[in-house]
Amino acid sequence: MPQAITHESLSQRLADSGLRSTPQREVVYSVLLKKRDHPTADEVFARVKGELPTISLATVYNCLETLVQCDLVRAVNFERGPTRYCPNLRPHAHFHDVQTGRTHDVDLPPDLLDQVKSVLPDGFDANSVEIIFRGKATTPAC
Amino acid sequence: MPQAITHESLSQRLADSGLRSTPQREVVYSVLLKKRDHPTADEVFARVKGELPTISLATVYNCLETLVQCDLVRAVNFERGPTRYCPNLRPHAHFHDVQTGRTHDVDLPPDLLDQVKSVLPDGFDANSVEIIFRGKATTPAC
DNA sequence: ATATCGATTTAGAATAATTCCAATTATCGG
DNA sequence: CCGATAATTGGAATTATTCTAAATCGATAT
Repeated sequence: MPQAITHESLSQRLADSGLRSTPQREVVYSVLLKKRDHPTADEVFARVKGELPTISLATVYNCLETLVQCDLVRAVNFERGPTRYCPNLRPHAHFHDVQTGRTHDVDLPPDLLDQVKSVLPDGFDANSVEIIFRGKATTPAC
Repeated sequence: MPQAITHESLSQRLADSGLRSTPQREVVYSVLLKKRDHPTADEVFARVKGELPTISLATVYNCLETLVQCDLVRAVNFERGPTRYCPNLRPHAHFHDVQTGRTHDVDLPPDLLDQVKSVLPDGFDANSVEIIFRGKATTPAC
C-alpha cells in the first residue's frame, strides 16, 4: 500500500525539515488522514479539540501551514472561500460540487499534467499545475 | 477581429440581463479592457477614479460582480489573495509568476478543456474547468 | 416636462478568515 | 536535567469583501 504516510513518517518528515514533532502537529495530521473531506481550518480545529481540548485556533493554522510546507498536505482554495486541506498526495484535481459545497478528489492519469504543461509557450516554466472542476456530482457517491 | 467586446455591446449585454447601463459600469469595464493586467478591485478603483473621481469602492465591487454575472469578465483567485479580474473571453488558463506576482493568460488549444474534462469519472458533470500554473516566467515578456 | 418607482450608488459599519504579536511553555541535544 | 531554541497560546490586528440604509438616478407613464 503506497501513498499512505503514517505517523512514524510524520516526525521523520518534520525532522527532515528541521522541525519538531509535537502532539498538536500529530493530531492535526491524524485528523486530516481520518476524514478526508477537505475540512477548513475551523473544522480541523473542532475535530482536534476532541483530542486536545486546549489547542488554539492559531496553532491549528500553524500546524496546517507546517504540514503544507512539508508536502504532506495540499491547501486548496475555491474562489475566496476558506482554505481547505487535503492529505491526498497523488496527482489529482478537485471537483467542487456547487450544490453541496463538497469537494471531491479526481485522480489524474500519469501523463495528463505534463500534457497540460505542454501548452505553455516558451519562457513559462511551471512547477505546479492546479486543475479545478466546478459542477454537480449526479452520483451522491462518497 | 473577434473577441473584443466593445462598449456598445456592454449596454446590450446588460440589457439582456435586465440591467441598466451606467457610467460606473461603462468605465469599470473600459478600464479592464484598457490594461489587461488582472487588476484587483482596489487597482480598478484607483484607475476608475481618474475618470469618475467620486465613485466608491463598493460600487467598483458591485460593477465587477455585475460584469462577471454578464460573462464579460472572469474573476480569478490565487490562494487567498485578492480577487483579480480578467476580460479575456477566450478559453485560457492562468500562469501565476511567483517572482513578480504577475498573472499571464495562456490560451488553450480548442480541444484541451474537453480532453481534461474527459478524465472525470461517471457522475461528475463539470460546467467549468479552471487551470492554474504556478512558476516563473523566464522571458520578461509583456 | 414631471411624478413615480425600482434600480443603482454611496459611505461607512460589519464580517470572515487569517496573520501578527508578545508572553508562556515545550522539546531536543548535550 | 538544563539551556537554547522552537512551538503554542490568546487576543489584537489586518485584509478583502459584503452588508445596510439612505440618497440619487433613470426610464416610463402621465
